[in-house]
Amino acid sequence: MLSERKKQILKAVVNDYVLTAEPVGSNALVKRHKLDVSSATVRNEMSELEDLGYLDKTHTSSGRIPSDKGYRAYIDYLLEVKPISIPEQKKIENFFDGQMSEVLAIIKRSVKVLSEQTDFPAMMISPHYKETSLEQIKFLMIEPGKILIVVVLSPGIIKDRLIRVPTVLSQTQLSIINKMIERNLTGVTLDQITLISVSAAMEDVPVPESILNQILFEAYISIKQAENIEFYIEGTHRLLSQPEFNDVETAQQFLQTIHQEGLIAGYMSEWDEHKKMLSPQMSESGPQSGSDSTSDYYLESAEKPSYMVRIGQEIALEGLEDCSFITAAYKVSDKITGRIGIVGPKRMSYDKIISQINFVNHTLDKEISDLTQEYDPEED
Amino acid sequence: MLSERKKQILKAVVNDYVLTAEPVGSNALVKRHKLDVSSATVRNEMSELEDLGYLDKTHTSSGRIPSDKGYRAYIDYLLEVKPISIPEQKKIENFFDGQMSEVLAIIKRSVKVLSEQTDFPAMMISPHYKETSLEQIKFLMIEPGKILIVVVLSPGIIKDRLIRVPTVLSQTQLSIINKMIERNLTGVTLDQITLISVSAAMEDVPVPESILNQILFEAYISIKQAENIEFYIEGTHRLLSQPEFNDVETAQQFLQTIHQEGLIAGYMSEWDEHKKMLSPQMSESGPQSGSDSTSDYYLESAEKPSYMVRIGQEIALEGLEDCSFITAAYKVSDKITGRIGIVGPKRMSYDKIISQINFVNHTLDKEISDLTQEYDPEED
DNA sequence: GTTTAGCACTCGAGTTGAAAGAGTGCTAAA
DNA sequence: TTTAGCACTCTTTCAACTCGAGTGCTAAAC
Repeated sequence: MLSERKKQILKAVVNDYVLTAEPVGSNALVKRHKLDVSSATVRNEMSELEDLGYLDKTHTSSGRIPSDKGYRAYIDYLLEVKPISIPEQKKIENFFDGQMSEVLAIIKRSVKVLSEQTDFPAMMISPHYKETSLEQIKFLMIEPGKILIVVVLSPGIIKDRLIRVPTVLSQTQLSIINKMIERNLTGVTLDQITLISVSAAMEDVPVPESILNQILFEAYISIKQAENIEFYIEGTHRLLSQPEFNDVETAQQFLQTIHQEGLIAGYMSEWDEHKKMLSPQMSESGPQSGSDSTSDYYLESAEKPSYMVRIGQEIALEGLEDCSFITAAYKVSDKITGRIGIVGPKRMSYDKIISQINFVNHTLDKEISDLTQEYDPEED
Repeated sequence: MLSERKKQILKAVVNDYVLTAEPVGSNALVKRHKLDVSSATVRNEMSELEDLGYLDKTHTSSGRIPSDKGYRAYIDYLLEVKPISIPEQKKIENFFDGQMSEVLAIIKRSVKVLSEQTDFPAMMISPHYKETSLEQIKFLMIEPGKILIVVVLSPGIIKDRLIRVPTVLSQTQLSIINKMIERNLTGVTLDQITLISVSAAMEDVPVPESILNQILFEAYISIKQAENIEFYIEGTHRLLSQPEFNDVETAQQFLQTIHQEGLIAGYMSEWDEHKKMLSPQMSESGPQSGSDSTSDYYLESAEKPSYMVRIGQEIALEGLEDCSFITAAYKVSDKITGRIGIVGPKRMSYDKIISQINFVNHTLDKEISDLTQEYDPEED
């Protein structure tokens, strides 16, 4: 374990470096942080911190910058995440006008808010619906030949899709097919639904087989489409204001990687699969001393913050070695979750950003649960 | 009118500058284009072209670059737009897998294709549905308290929206409201529908007024939502590979402007309002000599290309003075159109990009009409 | 009258070298 | 164990300089 002083110095280095983007030297450190030791002592300590792998140098006679290990220690043990101010909370809440009726729309809105609040690119992956069960599937004949297939999942998620069929199909025939499919599939989880299970138990349907098959296929596609994971990123241009992207080459390379179809989506969606394998990432860091309780902070509700930080090399994606992800899991229902978060250079104000993510995520959860819950006349 | 030689030189300057991004000098011009005059002559001609406003200099002893007027002349009179190659056509067509059932999804796909094909940011504005009439509105009770409102517009466009109502509302009551609204509004154009017209003629509905009002309001919102114009841009990061954005400051400023909510959307959506005021923009440019008819080019179908180019100062948006827009109008139905196109620095390969846009737009039109048309059993 | 060769001039881009400054590591004394 | 002192290293900055591409003008050639 690091000595108290080493911790203090590491923390100071990270804080300064995050602020200035310049390697920080022993003199500056003593001055800015009123350490009551000399710069020479700090120098010695820093040298040891470097040997231990917490700090790096850009060249022999430069100041130090945190290494990945340094950042990790900072985040796990030294970070104090404070709630954001009430005006800021209000500001975020105001972004959600309650008009949105789709889960995905609300999540995307959160991404926008997050990006604006942090001035970093923000992103999300849509919820995993695989283990969700199908509640209803409705065939709505819009006009002869056009059918809207509405898929309703158990937590009240609705997806729909328009298909075309031969006009010979009548409303009555459609209803029969609809009822049969529904009887067959209601309550089954999405990942267990196959084309075969959709088609099963279709007996004595007074519809030509080719048309029936087509409808069954479309129904199957509609269901499968509901479990698609979507990735969405917004505000990538904000990165350009970060000094680490002053070089256009770097910026371009980064943006290209980030925009690579499915790359990050796939990577992020893995995280929650082997959730247990990951270290808790939460700082015990007893700062709660600063509990002047200026706010009815959302943590009161016994929620544990659930953010996750991935730093530099911890990100196993080529081209993102110098970046960090900070994400949090939002909840659509107990079983259904997705992730929302930001990307940026490793050098970022972890505390501020984490507190923003925490609150946005909290608000998002609330909005979604408002939406998916039964209507409560006591509201409004 | 410019002399033949001046035209030739202007064209050569634009072509070279587009290629190299360097001011082009008289020597280089003679060499690259095998003009059978000396560089001195070219110099004199260029000097005159500068006096006439077609060319500019970056400093006293530099080569020339095209001015806005130069680009305009180039596009209006000198440009030869050739169809893209058949492999490229195939490539574009393959992007549309026929699986998409939503107009907006198809348009967005086109934007993606366009951006990839041109390596520029591509964008769209969604169709104007204001003058479209409401064909149907359906209330689908998903479960007690949750209703899916489905709005069907005349060319087969479908939008929907989930709302919540008090659970006391029964299926039957809902059907009555639904029928009344439908009787009232079917065939009315969207811009003529007001909250009042939605509420009108509601008599003897066996539903508490507060609930009725709520439903009417939600129905109104759903209809209005259908006419929202959406703007979408993709691939902005591609700009960074353009030398004019080598400077991060410039790039950042541009991207910020571009991402400003509604700015471009508003600007673009104006274009088609005063359509007649705009010059035809089409080169008469008799190049069709190269009609080795290697392709069953889409122009055969008597369509006139409908692209529009806005160059530099012609764009009345602060911060985009050094850019060009190239857009084309796509068609959802005879009356309903939107725009799709790209943005980039003024210096771009107009011919290549225009031909890409033409073809993508053509394909888009086809896809949409396939979708909105009645089902034809002869297909597939 | 038009075209061209020749030449002086201009300006930007790139190179070099010196000086300044920030920071380190080490040594020896406190 | 801490600190002052100092030599050393490396980056950054800036001015001076060179190089080269390109122009504009003049006078001769066609």
